[in-house]
Amino acid sequence: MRAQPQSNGLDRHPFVARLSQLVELKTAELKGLDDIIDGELVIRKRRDLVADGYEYRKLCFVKDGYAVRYKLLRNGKRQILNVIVPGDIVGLPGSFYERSFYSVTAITDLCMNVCGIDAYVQLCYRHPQFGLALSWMAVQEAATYAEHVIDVGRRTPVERLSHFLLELHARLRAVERAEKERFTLPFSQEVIADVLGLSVPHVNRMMQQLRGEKLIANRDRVIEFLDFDAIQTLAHYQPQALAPIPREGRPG
Amino acid sequence: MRAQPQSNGLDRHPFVARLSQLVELKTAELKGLDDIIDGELVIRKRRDLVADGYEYRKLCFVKDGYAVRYKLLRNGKRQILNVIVPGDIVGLPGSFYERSFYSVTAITDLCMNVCGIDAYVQLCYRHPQFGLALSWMAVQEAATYAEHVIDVGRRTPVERLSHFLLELHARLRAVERAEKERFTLPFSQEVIADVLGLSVPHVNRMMQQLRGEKLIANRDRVIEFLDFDAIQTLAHYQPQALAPIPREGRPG
DNA sequence: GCGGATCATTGCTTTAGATTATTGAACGGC
DNA sequence: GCCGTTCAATAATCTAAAGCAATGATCCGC
Repeated sequence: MRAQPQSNGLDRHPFVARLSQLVELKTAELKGLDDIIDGELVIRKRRDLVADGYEYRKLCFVKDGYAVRYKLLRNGKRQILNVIVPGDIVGLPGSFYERSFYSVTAITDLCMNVCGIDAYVQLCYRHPQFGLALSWMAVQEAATYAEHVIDVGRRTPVERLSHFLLELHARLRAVERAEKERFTLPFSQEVIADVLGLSVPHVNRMMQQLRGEKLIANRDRVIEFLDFDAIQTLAHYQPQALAPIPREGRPG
Repeated sequence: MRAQPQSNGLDRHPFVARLSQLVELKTAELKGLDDIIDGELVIRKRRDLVADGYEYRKLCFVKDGYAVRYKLLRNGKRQILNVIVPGDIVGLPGSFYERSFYSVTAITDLCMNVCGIDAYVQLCYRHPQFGLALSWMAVQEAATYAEHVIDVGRRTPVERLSHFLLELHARLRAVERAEKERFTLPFSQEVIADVLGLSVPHVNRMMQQLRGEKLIANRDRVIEFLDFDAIQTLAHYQPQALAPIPREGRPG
């Protein structure tokens, strides 16, 4: 979090790491991205970053920390739409829609790099791959939501929990925040309950069930997968590979 | 569905109608889109257009008809991810991911215009607004999914059904397939049940409840909203306005 | 005009999971 | 070192919605 002269340190940024998996970025393009970064934003744990119903014309590239997108219903219930991990973008709907339709709150201290949406759009006009990359990432986000719909719609509670753990693990792995078959859960059971549309006691029971069936072991929040195949089958989980973005010039 | 010489009739295409709401399209750009259209694809009612797990490197712009994205679970349950209406794009994840992670099936006869994903990407390099438009639409799709997550996660069955009806009505209005407070439901209660994660009898009962509370009236599949405000409140529904895509040239 | 398919409606039983409440453990600040 | 907060664990009751089953209604082709 120390200021780095002449650069926002994008080269080691988890967002760039994810972009690089989609399209090979030339130095000039990276420079273009670096140029539009306004600076760094740090939000403390338990604080809201984006408020439901407000305009938010910034893009935030999460460097470190965890957050959730959520929506509060009038009856007091909270549904967490999804979790945000390093490498994710925050602020898309607030920029594309006239106002955000959910809130974002930091679960841990959260460190991000920010730019204005207009600056990013102009970057897309200069380097169209950034616009395409945005589509790719939005599609990826849509895919995560889609799985989430299946979770809460048709999966049983154990299946949901398993699926959540597997997917989170995969996302953390992509940005080097998880080991091969073990990771540290950044979220409380209350958060998980609101992600999965369950009650806290039930999440707890499902954790116990997974432990009882020797599918996972956990000491505090350190989760270890004991039988990867079995839990993947249980969760109907299938890892998805993103196809790369074609470069310019190939005949249409 | 008759062949139109020299043009795919894109000017009156609901997809173009939606694009035009996002960004003003110049003649040359429209021509560019028209040029990459391979032709027309008609899929008959009850047939699959995309199969779960297969590669699908095409984009289909729905001209007429209705379809659903769905996923079959091993336990025989089906979750419908969302419904597809005229003006929607089919095929994004199949193009962006290495394989599609869901199936698409036609509910009514379905008429679409098709192009290859590579051709579209090349179009984006020539006219970056198409790439941006794709992001916008993907974000819109993500937003629909997000609401769907809230539906199945935290809304009560009546709320879900109300929300579904309202959202569908709004989407149909955007492409002139619905009147101000009335529309024809293109889907059976079985389809709706699989969208909302409910059983068919329960969907039926919830319809009755809405009728009983004088929120809607329906004769067969023609739905009429009797008290728009009340049902919107019940459903926690808030219409969302998409911000337009900025044109090139404004200072970043 | 008949017969099959599709879809809507209704009743009954059963159970999964919410709700509520309480205890216990771990952590962090002063 | 103590106290307050936060989170995990566990038990009891109760209700909402699933599951199952059967009947009507409507539309279609022949």
